Amino acid sequence: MEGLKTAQLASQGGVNVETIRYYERHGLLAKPPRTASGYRVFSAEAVTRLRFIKRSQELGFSLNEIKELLSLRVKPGGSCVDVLRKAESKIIDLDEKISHLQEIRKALVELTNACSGQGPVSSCSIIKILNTGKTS
Amino acid sequence: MEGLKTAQLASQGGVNVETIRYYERHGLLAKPPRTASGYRVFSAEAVTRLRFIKRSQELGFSLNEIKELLSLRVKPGGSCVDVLRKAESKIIDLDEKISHLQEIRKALVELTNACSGQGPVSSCSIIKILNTGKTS
DNA sequence: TTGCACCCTGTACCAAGATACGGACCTATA
DNA sequence: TATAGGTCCGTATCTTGGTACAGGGTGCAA
Repeated sequence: MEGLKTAQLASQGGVNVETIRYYERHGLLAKPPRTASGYRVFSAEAVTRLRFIKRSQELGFSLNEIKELLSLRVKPGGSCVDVLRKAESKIIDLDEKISHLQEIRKALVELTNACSGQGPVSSCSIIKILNTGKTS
Repeated sequence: MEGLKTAQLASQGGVNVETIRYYERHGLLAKPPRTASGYRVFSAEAVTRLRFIKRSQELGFSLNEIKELLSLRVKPGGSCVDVLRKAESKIIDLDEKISHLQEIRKALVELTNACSGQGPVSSCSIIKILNTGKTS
């Protein structure tokens, strides 16, 4: 038996059937050949592709970025350094995100330190600080 | 001149006019009184409320969470410790997010280290690793 | 009085990444 | 052969946090 039906591909890739169609519509999966009655027939390569997508998603790439990576892969004369640059710029994105979250965390810790946890909300210092927008 | 019109409140809060109406629809701003012709008339308290919302957003609270904070604030007998707990659980959320991003970053750094940045995409180790889902 | 800026309502639309559903068609198994 | 379940398509829906727009009413100044 050659080829996978949609549900088989979906199950091998750990995604929903609708997701397969979604990826096809959005150009992340190539349009597969069809049986006479219109059923999609995927090759094993599609499983690889799906894994590529999922793995890249886990690493924080958006579907659009993944599309770019995929197109780099097949671009004739495309260079490895393009891929490297995308990964590097993603690391910078991550650094920014992480330090932003750390700032927020710091402000929240200050808030909780200011709060005794006792008494009515009406005198809660967290609420007071949130009202004024001042942390000190 | 008593009271603010929508655009005045919006400008004082640094948000779009439509955002004011959006917040009202979603219960984040109380429905203000109206003039005879139907214009909203906001009190200065609305400015405070708007600042509360924006500040809380900056600290990573969603609008739904902010709604909860606001309702805590007016709940009779509500205790300060409820607010404290919400802030603390938000800190835990942040810790989880941060460490997840750090893992992703680590994996990406490994990827870029594996890549020479030379040669065609067809032999790019980043692409290879993304294909197999193995980082080592 | 006319003109313009502002306000009102309801509804549609945007990103992102899917998920769900109706109605028709196909296929395998009992 | 009947029927259950897989597949198809197109479209709608969801979440979050808004933004945009059409079509109409209001308020103020020249």
